[in-house]
Amino acid sequence: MTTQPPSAPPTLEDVARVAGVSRATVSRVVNSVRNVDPKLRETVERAIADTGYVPNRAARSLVTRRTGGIALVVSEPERHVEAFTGGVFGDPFFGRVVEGVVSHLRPQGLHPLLMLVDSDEERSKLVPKLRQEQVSGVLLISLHPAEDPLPRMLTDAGVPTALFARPARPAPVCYVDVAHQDGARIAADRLVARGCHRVATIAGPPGTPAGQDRLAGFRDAMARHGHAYVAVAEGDFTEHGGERAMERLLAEEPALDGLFVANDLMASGALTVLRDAGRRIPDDVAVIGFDDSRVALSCRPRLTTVRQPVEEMGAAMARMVLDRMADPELRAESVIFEPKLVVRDSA
Amino acid sequence: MTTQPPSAPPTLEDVARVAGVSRATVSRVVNSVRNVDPKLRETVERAIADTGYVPNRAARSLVTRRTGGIALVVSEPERHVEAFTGGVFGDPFFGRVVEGVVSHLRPQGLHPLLMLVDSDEERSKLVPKLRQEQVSGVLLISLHPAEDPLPRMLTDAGVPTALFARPARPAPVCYVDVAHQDGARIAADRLVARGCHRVATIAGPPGTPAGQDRLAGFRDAMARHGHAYVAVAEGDFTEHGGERAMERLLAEEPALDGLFVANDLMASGALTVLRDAGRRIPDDVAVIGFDDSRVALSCRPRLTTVRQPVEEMGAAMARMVLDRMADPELRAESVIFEPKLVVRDSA
DNA sequence: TTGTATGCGTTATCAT
DNA sequence: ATGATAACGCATACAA
Repeated sequence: MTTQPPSAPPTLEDVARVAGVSRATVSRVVNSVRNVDPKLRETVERAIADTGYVPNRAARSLVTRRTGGIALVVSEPERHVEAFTGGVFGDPFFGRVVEGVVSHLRPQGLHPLLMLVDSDEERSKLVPKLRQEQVSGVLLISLHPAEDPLPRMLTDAGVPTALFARPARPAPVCYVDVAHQDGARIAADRLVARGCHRVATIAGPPGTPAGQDRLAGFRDAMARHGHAYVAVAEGDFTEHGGERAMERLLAEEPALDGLFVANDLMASGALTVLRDAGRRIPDDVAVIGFDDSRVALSCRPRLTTVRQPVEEMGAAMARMVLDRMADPELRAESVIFEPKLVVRDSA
Repeated sequence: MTTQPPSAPPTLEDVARVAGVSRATVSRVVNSVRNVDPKLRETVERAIADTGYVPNRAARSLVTRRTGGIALVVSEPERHVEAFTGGVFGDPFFGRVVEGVVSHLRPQGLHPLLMLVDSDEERSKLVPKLRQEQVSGVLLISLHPAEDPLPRMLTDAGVPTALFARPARPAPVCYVDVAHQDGARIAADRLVARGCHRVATIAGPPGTPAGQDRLAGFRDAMARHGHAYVAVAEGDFTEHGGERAMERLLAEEPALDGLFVANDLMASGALTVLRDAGRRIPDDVAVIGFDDSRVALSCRPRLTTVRQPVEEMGAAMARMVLDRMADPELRAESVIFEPKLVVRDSA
């Protein structure tokens, strides 16, 4: 085989000529339509291989009026000016979601389009933009603090959509999430089993479902273990926030011996403060985080934490959307994953 | 405005009817071709706004035979079976590159397609696949240990391409990189300025340009400062590798008081080992990392490190490719970024 | 079972 | 300066 100069790519027509059949037949083979003579099919398949034919998506979606593209869109409230000060993409969480999404999409020969929308104006233009970009399914990661209008707009437009995490307000849209309360309970059980008596928690922002549920779950579980009260300090899911919260907790409950933190990043900050306060971990204070993100491994001691199966969740989102692209009549579905405890050195 | 039922999107034809002109005129307005009466132009523009018209990319690229899509492709040697054990996407580095790429692409109304290729078979199919997916420019992140065939294949196919990091072998292809040697020198200067006398380094894998250059740069700089010899231990850029290397170094040079580590992850591991060995940081041993990744912040003490402007590098890749999509005759270009020292607590 | 013909929404080449 | 009209590559209704 000689090296092809970068000439025009082979078309259906070319394949037809080589195979000595009509375009329609080749098309049938390509799309594996039933009625086609096995002999001819083989001839055509060889011709396809010989020519290196690959269907032209543009032409295809132009005629079918179906696009088949998938977008991974990240919706942010408002990007603060310049500076790459750790945007969404910098968050390791994002990478794990991508990992899962890609793992499910790639075997189908699909590749997601990466879109970021960080203003209300862009949000309002998203649906037309999706049409333009040939995408007909959306995996949405919303970092919108309050109620993101996107899920509503997308479902109204009939675009199969799956959300990462339960939407702030109930809506008829697919989503994946982790059983936050169960995760918190697992942490509570562990602390109690270790013999902790004075237990506290650093909670996430009360405005977020994750923040609320993890706190509620922890309180419930502790109550069931007989602990009517647990000290609570709120953090903002950042490391620094965790440090500040830990300081407050230490002031309120100096004798605490068990701590549940609503995410690993804050737990990492808490660890530092505890150590600086002379507490040995886990001997003086047992600490459990949430997420099982990378920091859990670089903390010292390494963090015992409640693992969120983020990759599996990403893959599930992809599946949901694909299912609904195939059958738009499917109802909105939610898949809640069970978290599990990853025991390391901090508890 | 009443809610549109999800009917067929408006076409050029629709706009033309509303504006009372021909398709051709609308097309001219949309593509801002000169010859068009200002009055008509305005009429058409209003019609476009009224109808909410958005050009159909498929139809457009079908006729122009230009696609204009951009892909961010990650090339891996071979994905090890199942398990989401921190693939490329989980690496925080990836997120930062994406951040930079998106920051440059989005203002142009472009969104990258995310593609992963992790086998030679897939690599060989990539170029046709790109055609199919309508992409005409590639941002390539190669994790191929040896020589990745992709840059060659892409340039042969005439696809504008930019690499993240210098290719293992010289090739006529665009790339961005950081001045590794300069970065290593900056670290050396800092250690010497602090008065370190017994200096060692944990190097990256000798097979990688980054590993080689950072080591060479560090040795050179130390030599210029009069230190003929520095103890070296090789790591594999992982935290665990950093721990092992640190142990070896401690055995060889127990009195060391200064350490340069070729990346933050290994530095984090080294920190742990040093602390366990009773060394105070930075008083007993000053430690400097490389990258300024997230771990640099969650380490204790927080890591002084050589910052790679990854986001800017990603943006530069995007610019290079866009430039070459506009003018394919442009020569291959390289942009080397200057790293800078970020001083925190470890040195 | 196979081939022929039509049209998807655009741009581009012609006339006008 | 503007309007017909012919492709672009493909799927599909229809004819054979």
